[in-house]
Amino acid sequence: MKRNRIKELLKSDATGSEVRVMGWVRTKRQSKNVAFIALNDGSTINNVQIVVDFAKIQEDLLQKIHTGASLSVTGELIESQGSGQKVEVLAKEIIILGEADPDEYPLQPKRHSLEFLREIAHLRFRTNTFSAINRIRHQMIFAIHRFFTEKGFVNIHTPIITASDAEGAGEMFRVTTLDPKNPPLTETGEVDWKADFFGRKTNLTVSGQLEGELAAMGLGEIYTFGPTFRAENSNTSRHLAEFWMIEPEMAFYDIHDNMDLAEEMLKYVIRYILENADDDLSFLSQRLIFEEKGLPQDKRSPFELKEKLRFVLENDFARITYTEAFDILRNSKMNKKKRFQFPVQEWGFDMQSEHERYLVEKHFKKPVIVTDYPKDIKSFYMKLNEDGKTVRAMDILFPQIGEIVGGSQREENLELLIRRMDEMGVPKEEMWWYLDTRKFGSVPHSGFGLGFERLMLFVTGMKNIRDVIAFPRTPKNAEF
RNA sequence: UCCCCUUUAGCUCAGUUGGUUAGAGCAACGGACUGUUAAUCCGUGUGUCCUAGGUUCAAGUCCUAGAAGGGGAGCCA
Repeated sequence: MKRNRIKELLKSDATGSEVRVMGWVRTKRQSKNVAFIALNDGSTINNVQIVVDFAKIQEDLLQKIHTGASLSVTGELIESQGSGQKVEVLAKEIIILGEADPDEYPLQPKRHSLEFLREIAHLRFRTNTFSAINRIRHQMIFAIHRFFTEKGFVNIHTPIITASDAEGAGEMFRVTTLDPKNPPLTETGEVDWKADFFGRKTNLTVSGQLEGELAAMGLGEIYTFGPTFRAENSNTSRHLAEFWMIEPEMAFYDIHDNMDLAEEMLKYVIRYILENADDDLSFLSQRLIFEEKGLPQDKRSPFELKEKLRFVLENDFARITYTEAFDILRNSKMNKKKRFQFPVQEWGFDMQSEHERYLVEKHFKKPVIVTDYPKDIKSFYMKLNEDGKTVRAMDILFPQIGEIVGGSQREENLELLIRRMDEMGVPKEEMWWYLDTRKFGSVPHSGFGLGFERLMLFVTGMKNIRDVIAFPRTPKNAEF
């Protein structure tokens, strides 16, 4: 007999028919003549209720069933006499697939802290919160691929291992097969990287952008969606050493086309989740309300989770230049009353988290796109504006999480690009292939990077990035 | 990496100016209960007080160092 997934079963009105469900026990409630088992198979946040009549099922079997055990239950789908559900399964046969000793099984039918669940990351898929997050995560991945597919973009797998040492996007993880205790040395006593596997120094990628640009210079519009690695010793709720990044790169797009695409994409994905993940979103919304119950009003989320998502959908993102942002910040009450930890004084300063949050959460009260940053605080590949002082960069700032997208129009002029590389000390020799795209048939083009887990934070309402990825990699933590 | 906070039962936490056998709620287990919804009621047990030193007649409590976790900052997506 085939297995019925709980998600479909709960929607079914075929009462009277024989069904088989398999899943993990969430709770068992027992009274004199009857017992109830809440069973979950991961297909939905909702459990199916198994009704156990002691006349039909042996009682010693029932004593072996505890929270966490896995069961195969065959029985009749019946209309529920209780009030919590429409249908339930009246068990005819229960097979225990795997027991779970209650003295050892760490998950209990009660609320656990997220910190505790992180320590048992191998089991936290069995919780409501974590299974909801991961079902939504999948829907998001799917929505992103669908959005770009509908737009005619081509997905490119850029390399995980790169030799490029010039991207300037943070500390990198070295990839090597050399013996760390006894590496081959050159005549001058240095490590001889020529003897390494690739015949040169290699690292895990910190960005697929440069390779993405190469692909766009032929395919037109491409995107990457892959793992990215940063060896920064960052210990915050917004950083991972291994995370997933979406990087579209588009030929013939200027900075405005770029912004339009990013805003359209974010809204598409959010709309998709609202339309396709209502059960899980509703659960996460309730979870958030409960979690924030004890907090003072000003520390709570200003919107309910789904309201927040709808708000993003229904409002245009604010678009301002860095210079406008600077004026808003400098003239703000916060700044005049010296309430910022870092006072806003001189044009050219790099905005701190507190400034970004002020713009998004206090001033505009919606997502903000800041463009045309001073060239000195941005990367070498960004296109220089006519003023010679700013570059065509754009950062999208979201409430609570800060920068969610960073992008720019790229410098397509070979001479200007070389000048910027010289100014910023970027080695040109090993990037000959990148420069070639400006040498042969160069075109205006743009792109951006979107931190997938940061988007997950926003959509799920979770506070710590370690709870929106199955197995977080952070400094001093690679247990699972 | 820097600043602040935390670490006591399976989980969440209390533990007074240092003082005898270290507590609560939940979970678990046993029993009761005609259908429960994180059931309810009664009962039972639970400890490397993070680690290593130190001060003291005496340390869960004070001091030093370290580890892990959390919040914030930097770096960034």
